[in-house]
Amino acid sequence: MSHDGADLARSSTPPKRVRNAAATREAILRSAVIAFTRHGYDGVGVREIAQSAGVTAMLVNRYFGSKEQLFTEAVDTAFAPRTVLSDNPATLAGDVAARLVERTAPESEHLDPFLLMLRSASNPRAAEIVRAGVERHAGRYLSELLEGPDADERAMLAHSVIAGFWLMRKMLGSTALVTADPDELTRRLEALLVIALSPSREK
Amino acid sequence: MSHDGADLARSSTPPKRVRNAAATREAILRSAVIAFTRHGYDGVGVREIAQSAGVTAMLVNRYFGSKEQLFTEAVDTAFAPRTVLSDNPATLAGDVAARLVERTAPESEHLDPFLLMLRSASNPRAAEIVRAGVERHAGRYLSELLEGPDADERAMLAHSVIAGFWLMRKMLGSTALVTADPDELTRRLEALLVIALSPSREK
DNA sequence: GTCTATATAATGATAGAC
DNA sequence: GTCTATCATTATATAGAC
Repeated sequence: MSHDGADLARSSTPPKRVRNAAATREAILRSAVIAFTRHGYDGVGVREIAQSAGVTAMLVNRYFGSKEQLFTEAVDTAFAPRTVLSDNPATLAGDVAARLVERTAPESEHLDPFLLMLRSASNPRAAEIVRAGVERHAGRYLSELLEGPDADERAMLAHSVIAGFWLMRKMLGSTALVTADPDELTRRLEALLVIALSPSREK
Repeated sequence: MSHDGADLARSSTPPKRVRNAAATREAILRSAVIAFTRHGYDGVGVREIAQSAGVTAMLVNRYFGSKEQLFTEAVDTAFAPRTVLSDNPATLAGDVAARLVERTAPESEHLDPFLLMLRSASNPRAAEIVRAGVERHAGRYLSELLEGPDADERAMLAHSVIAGFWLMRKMLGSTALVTADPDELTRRLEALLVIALSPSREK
């Protein structure tokens, strides 16, 4: 499929793909993030990921060594950008609540890192990789944003609330949360996040 | 361990197990609850479950039809008893918070239905089965205990908080939550649950 | 009532051709 | 740089012996 003759203009390759290691690696990684987010670590095979990237399964191991190492890079890629976190501490809880309700809506098909986390956490190996990723990115960023004592603890408690909500509303599809009024739900979530993020009153 | 030959004492079968359909079924179901809680729906095979029950994999399908139907019964069995919920609405939040911190402690190996839920939710089929189980048991019980409007929504929001905490502290092993002071953690969780369970102020 | 043996399909990973 | 072909393992589920 391809001739790289210089002057054979007419029959020049309709090249379905450039043979480029870096680009191929990139394509596999992008497919991996999507697939792992949709189906979790155990729920997807390397064949499937490779096919979405337009290559064969072999190249996955060629470029990443193993499924586990591919997952490690995918987690890092997925958690690097901010998704639900805003940068203004004053409006943080409200912003997060609003985006969360929006993204967990039944009609939304948003691919969120929290889904990657929830769907992969049942595998202990994957869970450890995800823990490291969370603490390195979102957790660390949020901790730095918070003032007062126990910033890490409060950040992870907020993550607990967010993750639990993703699980019950989007993954499980809890009837009460799916049919609830979004504005009402947003207010409740905001109240929860305010509590989770606040420094403790007593000591 | 029983020989049922009346007078053939010597050559009677050294029966390693009583051939009893009901008892075998029960044993399989008990093993299934444990295995599914430890490893999730996709994380365990029928062979493994059968072996723990002292039988072969064949009998699982014989008595339950399929792995999926076995899971359905296991979910029902696991969610039937109350685990973290107390029966006094006034002390509910505090009671749940205390038990939760205790059971998610690093040294605890408690097999909680929430673990079964979290570890199986990545499989869509299993997630639907779990959703039905939760709404039928714990969710319904909690809803009836609550007074005021939106009882279902508040109940599921509380479940979100509990599930998220199980995930971040026990499954992921978040450093901040593992090393946090348990009393401090309990106070924060109690505050979160109070908010989750309270009827909304405005409307 | 329970077993052994097997059918069928999928997995992660690798060897070697081009 | 990428492919086809294959290995070894494991999964659920079933057929038929005892």
